[in-house]
Amino acid sequence: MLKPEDIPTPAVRRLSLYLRQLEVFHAADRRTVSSRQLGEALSLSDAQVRKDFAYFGQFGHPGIGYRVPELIQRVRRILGTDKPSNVLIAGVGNLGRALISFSGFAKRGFEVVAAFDHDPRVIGMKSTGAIPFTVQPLSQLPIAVREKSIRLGILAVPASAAQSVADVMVAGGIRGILNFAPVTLQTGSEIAVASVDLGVRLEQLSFQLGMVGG
Amino acid sequence: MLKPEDIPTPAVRRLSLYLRQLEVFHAADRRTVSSRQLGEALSLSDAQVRKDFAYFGQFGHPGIGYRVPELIQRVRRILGTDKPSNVLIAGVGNLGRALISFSGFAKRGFEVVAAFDHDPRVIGMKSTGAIPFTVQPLSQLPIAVREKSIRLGILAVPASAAQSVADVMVAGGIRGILNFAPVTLQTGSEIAVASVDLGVRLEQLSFQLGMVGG
DNA sequence: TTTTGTGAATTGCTTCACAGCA
DNA sequence: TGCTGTGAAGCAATTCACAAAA
Repeated sequence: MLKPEDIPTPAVRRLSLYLRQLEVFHAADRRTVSSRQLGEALSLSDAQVRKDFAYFGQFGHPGIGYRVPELIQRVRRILGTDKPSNVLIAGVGNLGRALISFSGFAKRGFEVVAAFDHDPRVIGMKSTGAIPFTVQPLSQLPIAVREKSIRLGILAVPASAAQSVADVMVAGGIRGILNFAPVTLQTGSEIAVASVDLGVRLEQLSFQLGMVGG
Repeated sequence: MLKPEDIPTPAVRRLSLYLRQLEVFHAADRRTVSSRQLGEALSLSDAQVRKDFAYFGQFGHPGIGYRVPELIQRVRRILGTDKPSNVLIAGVGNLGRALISFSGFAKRGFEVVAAFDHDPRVIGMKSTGAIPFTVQPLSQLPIAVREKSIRLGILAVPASAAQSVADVMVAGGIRGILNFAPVTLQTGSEIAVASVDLGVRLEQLSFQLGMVGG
């Protein structure tokens, strides 16, 4: 068991995948699962699975494997998703709207509870989810962060606005940003940033196609 | 200069980021750029930048740096995006619709030219982009792949349908899949797969927040 | 027997540091 | 002098292989 900062980044990435797969096993009423079975479902080696869990403590039972419900709880705890948390969205264009109604966030314990834009045509629009809210101007962002204890923000604005809106988020108290704009955000090291550049992902595939010939 | 399969995966990932940043410099009329300047914009070391390019050949000019327009062309060539290519989308829910009208794909040379779903309520819907098309039933997918020479598919269906729709894509001749469903697809090794699990990305941020304390 | 947890070996990636070119 | 390209060194992650537990 290591200190969090000594855990390899790839191991943390895989932890989320383990959780996802464990939930599938749990839904199928599997009580225990071995590192080999879990690895197979995710195309990973059994040694990889065992080592990844070992970074966080002792989770398994020799001769038995891992108890599914127990492991789910402990992984959620590690990821900080054992309790639901609130997130906001900045940028209510096509992508932002899709993300507001995206059910995959709630399934993993993240509730979208506020949205912001500076376009008057979308300000005032109402959400249709479990927790209703109205699209507000960006100036209201810090208030929502405080009142709703929001720590994570989703950035879905055009590239040209991304850095300045990210600055507003950080100034408002946001601690982590999921960035969909195709820019490298410059933030202090105390802010966690994860970027999803969809164009870049397609380029990766394009390159791989070229490798095998075609 | 190495064989494509010997190039480290992280280097290929970064190649797309270099291209993105080079386009920014180009738009600002920069003629040349050094490895240090390029690295700084992307929070990478200068050595990393030079080594990454060196995997693909000799691109730079000692004492000068890299010529921006030349490098852009050569990187596009490597990624296979020097000519535009056609892509299809399977799954026309909230996310699928947002992706159909997402301008970031076209900017990187990918045209969405067909969309498929099995819900009769969306079949027949018309797109509003540069290349107009109508949402078709999944059974028509192989025909479109052939007629429009489509090699890449975007999978935006619910988790429960993901594997079977992926199978349809592969049987229809698709060579690479950008997967938005939260499942690990099982495909032959000749199919390139890239997965974007938005819930997982938020979990990463959540974990990082826990690390620094809060 | 089955399966974990883990040091040791290995593989892979990044950084260093410098020769060579402009 | 400024900057690239690249072996060598250093660091990080994965796989191996086996003792210990059920």
